[in-house]
Amino acid sequence: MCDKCNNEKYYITTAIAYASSKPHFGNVYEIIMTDAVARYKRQRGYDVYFCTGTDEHGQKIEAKAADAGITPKQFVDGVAGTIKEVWACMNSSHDKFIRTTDNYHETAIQHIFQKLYDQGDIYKDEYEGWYCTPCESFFTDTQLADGKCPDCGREVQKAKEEAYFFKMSKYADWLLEYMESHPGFIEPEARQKEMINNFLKPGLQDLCVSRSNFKWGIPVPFDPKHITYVWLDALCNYITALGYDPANEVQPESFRKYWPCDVHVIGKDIMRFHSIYWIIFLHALDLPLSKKIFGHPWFNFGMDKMSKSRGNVIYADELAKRFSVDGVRYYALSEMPYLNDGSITYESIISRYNTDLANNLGNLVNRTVAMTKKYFDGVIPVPGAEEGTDAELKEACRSAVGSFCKNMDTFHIADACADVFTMLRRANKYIDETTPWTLAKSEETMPRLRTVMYNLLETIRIGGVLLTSLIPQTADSVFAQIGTDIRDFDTALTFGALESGKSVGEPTPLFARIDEEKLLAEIQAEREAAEKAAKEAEKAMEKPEGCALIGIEDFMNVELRTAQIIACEKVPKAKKLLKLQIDLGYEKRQVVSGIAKFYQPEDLIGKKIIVVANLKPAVLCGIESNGMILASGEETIRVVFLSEDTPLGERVR
RNA sequence: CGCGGGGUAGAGCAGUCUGGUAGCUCGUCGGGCUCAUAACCCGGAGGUCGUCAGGUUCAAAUCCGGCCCCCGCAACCA
Repeated sequence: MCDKCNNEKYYITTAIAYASSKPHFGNVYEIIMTDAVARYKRQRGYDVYFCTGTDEHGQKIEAKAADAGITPKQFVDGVAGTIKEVWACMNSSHDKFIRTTDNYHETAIQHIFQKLYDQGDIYKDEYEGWYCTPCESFFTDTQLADGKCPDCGREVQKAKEEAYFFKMSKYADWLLEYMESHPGFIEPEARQKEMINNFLKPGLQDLCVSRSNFKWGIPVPFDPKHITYVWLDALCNYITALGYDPANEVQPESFRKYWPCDVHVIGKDIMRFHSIYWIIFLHALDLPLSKKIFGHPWFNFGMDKMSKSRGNVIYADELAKRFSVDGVRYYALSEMPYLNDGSITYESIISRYNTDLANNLGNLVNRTVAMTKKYFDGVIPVPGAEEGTDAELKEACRSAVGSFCKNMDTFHIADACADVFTMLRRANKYIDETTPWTLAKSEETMPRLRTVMYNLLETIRIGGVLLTSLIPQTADSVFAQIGTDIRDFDTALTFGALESGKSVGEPTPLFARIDEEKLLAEIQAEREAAEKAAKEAEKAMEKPEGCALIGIEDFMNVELRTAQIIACEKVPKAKKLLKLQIDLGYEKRQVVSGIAKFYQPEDLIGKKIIVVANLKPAVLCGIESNGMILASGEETIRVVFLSEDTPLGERVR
């Protein structure tokens, strides 16, 4: 039942965070969850190695650094520092923080690239590849459909830029076979099905593993105008962090000890890269495969995705100022569902905090310690015979510990949290059942009081053991208050490890209750102030990054013409696409446009618009499109409409 | 018919594999207690378990089938 061991190793990792900006609460969930599992495994006796870090290369970082007028290295030094601070603020107990700009990592990546190249898994695409520009994909001769892109059916060109590719196709069958014969390799299970059905069964394309259009990356050793593209660079952190380098004659102790990885904790969005590319890289390097990949869901803010452009970003360290570090940790751990995305609201944070932490846990500890002080002068009493509901309380502890272990072992962290609090709730009930204040009134019932108080303190102690991995600082305070340092996990498995005769500490509230109305009003006020500031900032908004200047002749190469929508319908299988019939006056055409989310087909009929009339035809979801409708916006798209009296077919310039 | 998950009290979820009194947390209403952080404990109200008065069965939230809706992944913004 319980996954107990004797000093077995346990290697656990988070994905490395992209060092382009400060991570928001959604990103921080991963480090909290992984930390909880790592701490739990340590408690169970595992020799844990917990690795996290930052992914610091790439075009985006290069561009951001340029904007800021500093070198990319200076830029990532700053962001990596911020990320380390946030991790520290969340009380992460990682053993290793790797940065992809670390020397040993860069060296090892070059050796890995070389090795894979030497053994023929990486090849340079010079003449055989067909590139579909819109799909940004390369295809071999055999992959083409009638000489055209198998995805979109358009013309393909021979690759203009040379690049290095990894032969994923060579390993696709092997991986499919592996996944199908290893249920539980990816958890939750549904994600494994997604990978098999969406990627492996349709067949893998070779992966481009180099770039030459920007500079900020690890140079390809034998061809320095190319740099290693993100996935080969970033994913390999899991082995380079342990000192792996193919150039080593013997891999270092740490690698031999901890590899293969026991679990990669990652966001569901990068599951594909880990479960497919990473596993194939390992196989190609002839290394043992990681044992498990866990893809956690994301936190949304209310119903919306958290994003800067929506202005609803929440940062973990800011939450911690309001709710304490353990308040934030507990909220993240207890509120995130196993499979589907979770939802953050201030109401639910306050509710979790008050109900579970302040009332159920904090008040239980407080009243129990206070009574021990009052009735026994703070000395933990010696228990007597079992009576009344004692057995029920003990059973509640026993079953909570069992269930907790099962849930932690399977990454059902929220359920594990619930197990602890179910147990604590039983203890609160036990107080009502036994009414210690009544027992204290008569000398005759004092022996019974001793048993009751002992049982309560012991239940709290067991709770403290379980909470150690979830909210470590709070667990420390609990132990200090009940006056014991007996906190080995094994002592939670049986009831009665608490030593009588020792003195409890001072009863100090663990969590001060939060006045919900007051805090919500405060947050509301702050948000309004922030919005006001944002509006003012918007006025002074910097000019967006534009394209290079062009001459009038370049512009005139784009043939814009007025047209009228004469028919419009949804494209059945597509969420975003509308199929439009448009009249240019001199001819009628069919155009497909990705505006289905913003316009009803019937509302568009009769409207006059501008189309790019000389765009090459394309096929979208199997439907031909001959042109493009002008529209503005990214998240919300607005079509550019013309006044009703505009003649059809006129050139626009 | 692309693949997968789901629709159970006002909210969030368990129960479905292995048919047989519909359960938990929060909220709400009422009561109790006084050790404690207006906390804790007990009780009530509130659900035809998406739908087809579908099928199987003595019995369906649970098994089978049709349909509707939501979510994830893929495809897709020309």
